[in-house]
Amino acid sequence: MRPQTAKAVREWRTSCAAEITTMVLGGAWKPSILHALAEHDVLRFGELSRQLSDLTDRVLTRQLRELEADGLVRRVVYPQVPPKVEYSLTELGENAQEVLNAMAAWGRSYAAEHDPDR
Amino acid sequence: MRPQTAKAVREWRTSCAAEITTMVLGGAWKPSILHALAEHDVLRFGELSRQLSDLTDRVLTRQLRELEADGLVRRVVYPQVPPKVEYSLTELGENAQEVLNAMAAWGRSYAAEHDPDR
DNA sequence: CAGAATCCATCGTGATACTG
DNA sequence: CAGTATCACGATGGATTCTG
Repeated sequence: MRPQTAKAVREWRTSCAAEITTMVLGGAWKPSILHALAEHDVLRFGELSRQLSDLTDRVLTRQLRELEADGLVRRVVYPQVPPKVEYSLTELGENAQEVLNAMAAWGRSYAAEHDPDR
Repeated sequence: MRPQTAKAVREWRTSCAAEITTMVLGGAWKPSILHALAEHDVLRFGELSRQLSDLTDRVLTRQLRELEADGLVRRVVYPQVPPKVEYSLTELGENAQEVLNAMAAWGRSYAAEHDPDR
């Protein structure tokens, strides 16, 4: 049986490493989140939420937790009131930018072929 | 929701374009299928099914139809008995190899970081 | 040989309301 | 501020059975 989560894939003898990438980066909003973090270096939760105004806090939280679990995002909690949590890219997350750019480039050429009026 | 400024549009397109790629290439078995087709140029349905022995014919059929609808795979039916159907990559599908290789490379480095003993 | 039909389990995503 | 709790829903993925 084929594993479903990125974590499970790590323990699965896979012959296709590209599938690992789609599992880690394939979340609906993960490219956008990683892109925002790459531009601003460090963002608080509220700042991220404002930048990505199309997704609810609930969804943003989950995507961030997954990215953190996969080692792409660093989460720093300051124990104070009101709470303050800062998110930034790890080295692995920064390395992912290269792939994301390659994927974005192909996605654009694909869209141009299928949707020339954009 | 679409962004308002030109800069925001550029960023939106960048991150959004990566999501297009995950939509087209992100199917559970699509990287494997495209890889098999890239290696053998032309494959019949049964040959593909034997190479990708982990998925049922039903699933393989659907993935192939999606790839065909997305313009990555060419499907040629020979009207004869017994039936013969050949699959091969279109030019778009061949172009995708570059991205798939980039994704596979990152996926491997990701796996190495999380699972150094392999 | 190359599928189609049917049905089902799971997962990702999202809306809403609430909180230390 | 930075989340959590709950519920719901549609899209994939898969198992099984059947066919020109």
